Amino acid sequence: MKTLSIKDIAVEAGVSITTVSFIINGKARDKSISEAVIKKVEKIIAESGYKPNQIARSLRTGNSNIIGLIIEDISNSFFSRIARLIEDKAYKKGYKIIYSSTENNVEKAKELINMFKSRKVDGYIISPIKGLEEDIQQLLTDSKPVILFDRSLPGLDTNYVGADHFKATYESVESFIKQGRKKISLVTTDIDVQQITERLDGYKKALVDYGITYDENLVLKVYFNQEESETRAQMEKLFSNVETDAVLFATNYLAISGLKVLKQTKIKIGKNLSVIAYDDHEVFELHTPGISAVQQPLEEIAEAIIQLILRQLSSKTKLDNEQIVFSAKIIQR
Amino acid sequence: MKTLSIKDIAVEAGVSITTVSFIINGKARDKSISEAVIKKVEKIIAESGYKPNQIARSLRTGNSNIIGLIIEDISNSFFSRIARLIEDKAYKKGYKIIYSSTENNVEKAKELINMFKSRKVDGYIISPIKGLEEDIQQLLTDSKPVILFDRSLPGLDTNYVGADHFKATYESVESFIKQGRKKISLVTTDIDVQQITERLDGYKKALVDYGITYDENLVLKVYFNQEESETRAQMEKLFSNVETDAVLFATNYLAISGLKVLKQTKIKIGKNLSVIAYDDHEVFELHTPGISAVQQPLEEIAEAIIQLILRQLSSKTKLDNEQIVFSAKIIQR
DNA sequence: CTGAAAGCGCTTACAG
DNA sequence: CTGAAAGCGCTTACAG
Repeated sequence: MKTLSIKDIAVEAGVSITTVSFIINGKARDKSISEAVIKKVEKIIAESGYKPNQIARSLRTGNSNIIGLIIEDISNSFFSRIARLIEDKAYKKGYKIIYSSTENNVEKAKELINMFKSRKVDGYIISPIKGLEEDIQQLLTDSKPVILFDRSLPGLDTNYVGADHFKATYESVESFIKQGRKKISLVTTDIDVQQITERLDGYKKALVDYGITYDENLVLKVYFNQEESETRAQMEKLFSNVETDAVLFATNYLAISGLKVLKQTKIKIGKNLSVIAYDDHEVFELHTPGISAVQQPLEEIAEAIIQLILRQLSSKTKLDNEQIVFSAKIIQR
Repeated sequence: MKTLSIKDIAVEAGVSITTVSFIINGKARDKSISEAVIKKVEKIIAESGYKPNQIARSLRTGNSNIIGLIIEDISNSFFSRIARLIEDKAYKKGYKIIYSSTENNVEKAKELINMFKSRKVDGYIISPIKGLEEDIQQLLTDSKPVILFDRSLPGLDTNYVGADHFKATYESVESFIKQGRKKISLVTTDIDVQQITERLDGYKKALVDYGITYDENLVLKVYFNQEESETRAQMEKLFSNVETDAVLFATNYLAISGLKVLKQTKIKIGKNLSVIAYDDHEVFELHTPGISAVQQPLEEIAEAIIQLILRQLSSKTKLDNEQIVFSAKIIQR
């Protein structure tokens, strides 16, 4: 069975394809098509199961009702949850989401943007990485709606939705200090993105404010692409060599690796060592003992992103950029 | 800056768009375009940053180099990991993946298939649900490559890649019995999909084979869409009312809810109660004590799926359908 | 060795 | 109240 085209419908209804097109697109009343014709054509469409070819429509109109979502890694629960929420919300407004992971690889990210461009997506939601500045600037120059989230990119004037990472790590360290901890370690990654440096800055600032000198030896920067075994070895070293009494993990996957390491040692979490993980995860609630975590308001973040992009998509004029920053909560367990 | 078209390149190079098209598509040698022209055109393309409009290409050729992936829920780690693996592998072969979640909602799933159809995706990878039989049959009739995974749909003759769920739960129960457990409970969902019923069947058969009578009261079927609090209440009842000494969870999210419930009780996992979870999850490794889990070979499943679909995409003739079933492993912790 | 032209399936300015 | 026709940016059979 060949798929139907608008022409088939027009022929069957005995009208022009123009008329059919107006009806499909809800412009029939505008164009004062007679009720009788509308009814007849709608009936034929419903009975035949005809669906307009979106490719042809996109080629003609230049847009697609698709929003491109570019994230770091779909298998990280922070991103998969955000993706799911955004997908749900966009879907209700008639937009589809296509998403893909950059894996912090600039080349892959550029290709993704190009792919989305050549597919004529209507807007972009991007969790960006360094090296993408030009490509994103180009999208802005082409006046495509762009929302950055989780982290922004210095030097780009865009919409942004995220959490206050600085404040969250500041308060995490503060809570360690109030528990009487002195040797507070930070395990983070080497990737040079804003939300990671903010987390480091919050950590440093809190130490200084509470009169603790910043000690480089207490900070472990893990390479993003290294094997987990290597990461574990580095953590083992960190935990054994110094009398660390608290550790803040800057990402949930680092915290998970860290907990695996700690499980092998005699270190008692909560007793010898306080732990906070950045970005909550089911592991932390179920862990014995429970692991405290920084919880970003995922639902609110997703909602803000989708509201922002929808507003831009439906606006004819260029809107002012907005920066929306939510506070993260520390869940004490 | 207007985006460039093939015409712009042709004008600039002083050749026809036909020639440019041949060069872009690597048919230049075939069509015996002179080396000089090839060089010149390639240079202009590289310098201008021209990218062919994929929409126009799709409209013309009828395909898109896109594979549609339809899964149950991207925020479930089983699916997000599979998605990530498939994405990686497809990407290396020049295919892009677009994916979306059905949430076990037939209407949404049908719409997704329609959306993918109207976007002219080249092939479909689907983790199906009941009620999709006709839509999938239609894809097959249109001779689109379709790979079902995780579960097949009775009555459809398609390619399928999955794990032997029956065997996995059979062996799980067997391992309980060998530990001396007698009152073995199953917590599963009410969704009527093949991989879930197979898990129930394996459970039943193992009991029978070992001379234990099947007791309905030991089986809890949780509604897919119910609140987690409700699920927890049901589990509490199950765990308290009977002298259950082992529990097999048919999905990882049920196991996670169950562990939360058990954490509140004085039941000692491993001592009073043996636990196995279906589909591994980071939670289980880190849990104290470790939770045994059925581990499907994700990497092999993803590889098989992608091999199958690529073979079909590149074949001119209709290939025989293949059913590939992997054994799952029980990880004892 | 290369090009003119048809056509993929739509939308829309224009005409009547 | 309705339709003929141009055009979105490609690919490819055909012709020379």
